[in-house]
Amino acid sequence: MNTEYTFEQTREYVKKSLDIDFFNVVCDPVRSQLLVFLAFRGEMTIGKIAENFPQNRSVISRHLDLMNRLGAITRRKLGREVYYKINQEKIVDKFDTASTNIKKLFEQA
Amino acid sequence: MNTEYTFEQTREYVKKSLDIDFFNVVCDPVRSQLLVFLAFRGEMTIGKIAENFPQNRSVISRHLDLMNRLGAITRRKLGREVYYKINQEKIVDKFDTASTNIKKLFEQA
DNA sequence: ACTATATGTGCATTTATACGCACATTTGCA
DNA sequence: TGCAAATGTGCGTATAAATGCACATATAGT
Repeated sequence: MNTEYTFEQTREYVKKSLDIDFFNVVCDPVRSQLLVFLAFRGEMTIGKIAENFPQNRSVISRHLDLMNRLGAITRRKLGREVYYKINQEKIVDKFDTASTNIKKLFEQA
Repeated sequence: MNTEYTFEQTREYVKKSLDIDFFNVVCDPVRSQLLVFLAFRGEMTIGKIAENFPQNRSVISRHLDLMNRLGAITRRKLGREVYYKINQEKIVDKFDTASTNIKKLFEQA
């Protein structure tokens, strides 16, 4: 067990290796449900998605926008409708990377 | 792509397969840093840990208590001091399980 | 018993986020 | 152009969480 690791190094490790920003967004109660909902139901417009959630459509719109910015889902505009679809590759990759890095961390510590 | 999955099933899946409660706790900015810090530095008392963070000791104490309740770290009392240590097995298991279940979800969808 | 040290906790405050309404904007279509 | 439908956004409110202080509790050592 090494004791030379500083708080700064810790912060750096968290940011780069675990991508807490991504998980922090995805692990929100509503957003995680949106994620799984989209995985189950496939590509869907904001309006249709919102019909399946208790929150106001504008709230769902903002959640989806945030998830899109983080790369958890993708956006496609068709006329006046916006379709959202889950980004499988990205999500799987994030989990795998985080899992790998967590194990690495334990090995080196 | 199947469309018979309901909102309720979605909620159930998130709760049971991804253990959002666990990740929600771990993915907090301060708590994730506490986690990695403990991984780097090993078992440590609350006081010593708090010296390495900008937050008040009482705040750190509460964060650690929450993480302990979720199983991310373990607690050991020695005299008047309380030692916290990271729970490697649990964390690795959570990430692996979530990763596996996310992949399963994508396969069946 | 007395004192010092480590940790726990009540409580008020601050801060961040979620939320929904009303309205703006964009696009489709008659 | 005029109107309806889908989505975006400003803004005030509500909710939840983090934070730090002051003090309570627990334990060690004298």
